[in-house]
Amino acid sequence: MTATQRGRPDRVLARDDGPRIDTELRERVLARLAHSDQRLTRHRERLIAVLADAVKPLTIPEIGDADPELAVSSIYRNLTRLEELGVVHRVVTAGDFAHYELAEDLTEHHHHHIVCSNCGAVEDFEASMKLEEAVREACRRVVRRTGFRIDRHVIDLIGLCADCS
Amino acid sequence: MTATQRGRPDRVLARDDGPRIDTELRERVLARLAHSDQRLTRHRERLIAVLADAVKPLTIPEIGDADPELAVSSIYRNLTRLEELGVVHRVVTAGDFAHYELAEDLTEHHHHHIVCSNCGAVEDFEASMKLEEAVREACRRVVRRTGFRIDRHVIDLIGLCADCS
DNA sequence: ACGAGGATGATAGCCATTCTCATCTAGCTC
DNA sequence: GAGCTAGATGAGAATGGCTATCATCCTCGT
Repeated sequence: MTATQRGRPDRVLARDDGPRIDTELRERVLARLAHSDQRLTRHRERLIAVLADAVKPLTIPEIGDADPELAVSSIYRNLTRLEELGVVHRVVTAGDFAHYELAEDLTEHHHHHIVCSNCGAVEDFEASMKLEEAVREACRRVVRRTGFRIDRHVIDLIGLCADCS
Repeated sequence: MTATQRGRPDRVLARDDGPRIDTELRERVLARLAHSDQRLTRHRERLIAVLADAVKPLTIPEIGDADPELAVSSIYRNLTRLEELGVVHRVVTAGDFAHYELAEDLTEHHHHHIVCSNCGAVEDFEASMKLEEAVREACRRVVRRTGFRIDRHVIDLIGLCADCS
């Protein structure tokens, strides 16, 4: 058995193939990974590319469908690690799967979610100035009254999506 | 073997013992159960009593600790059924367990949550008029733009609780 | 090129939640 | 009250999303 026959003989893609993310996003991600001596591997870049292309938070199966080269166990591991580093964010719903999206401070697109209480599907929406200001006020009040340190806020509008209603 | 020796010889409580909920709450719960031909059993009443006494949403282990007479499988089954009927509400967090609370329209106490992103602990807080009004506006906008039917909203302030920070 | 430590991925394991089913109970009719 | 029926209970098994394991691979600095 020769070296070229060993392992993955079915690989078709060239070594440096696969989706790429845009330069600015790449810079920011690299900066955060560097904090913990983590690498921006080809798989991680493709994972982030899938999330960057999506218009809504994705489940693990959806990510796997979008790029079948990515192994499920690695998707889980990388999402967990990237969340610790603040690169992605886990969106918790009542559905079977968790949803993931790029962190807001990477995309500079502050938004909130519309969630289907039946199937767990998630869409994005942007809040008004008035709403955001009112939330900041609430945070200040809560910080004063309780021992909590508030990092961020979630506003979910919950109902039934077009398919479920 | 006499009839009194049969089964559960270790039962100490009298047949109609156990926590009771107040009359008004009981009326409202009965009304919703009646919609689906469901009974307000002794166990269900005690389960609701535990939630009514709590000042924050509880996990299943917390409910079991509060009233050890309640079997875990029955707690799960009853919470699921009571949620379908709109009597209780499941609060989803990043923690290991789901949290449950009485539905807001039973307690007439509209509120939101402060969630610890580390341990999943939940506390309540009340939003300002301005915040609630801004959310209603957002709902109207979303309903116009998407196919969603919005039933309710969630505002979570997320950070670290006193213990975790 | 080479060594070392991080990354990968198939698989096994974990555990909150749900399902199963034998038993019990509440409410009905007689 | 006795008997009946459909709903409720609860111990344990099963499910399934997620995590841990570990042998192998890859990347980067030397």
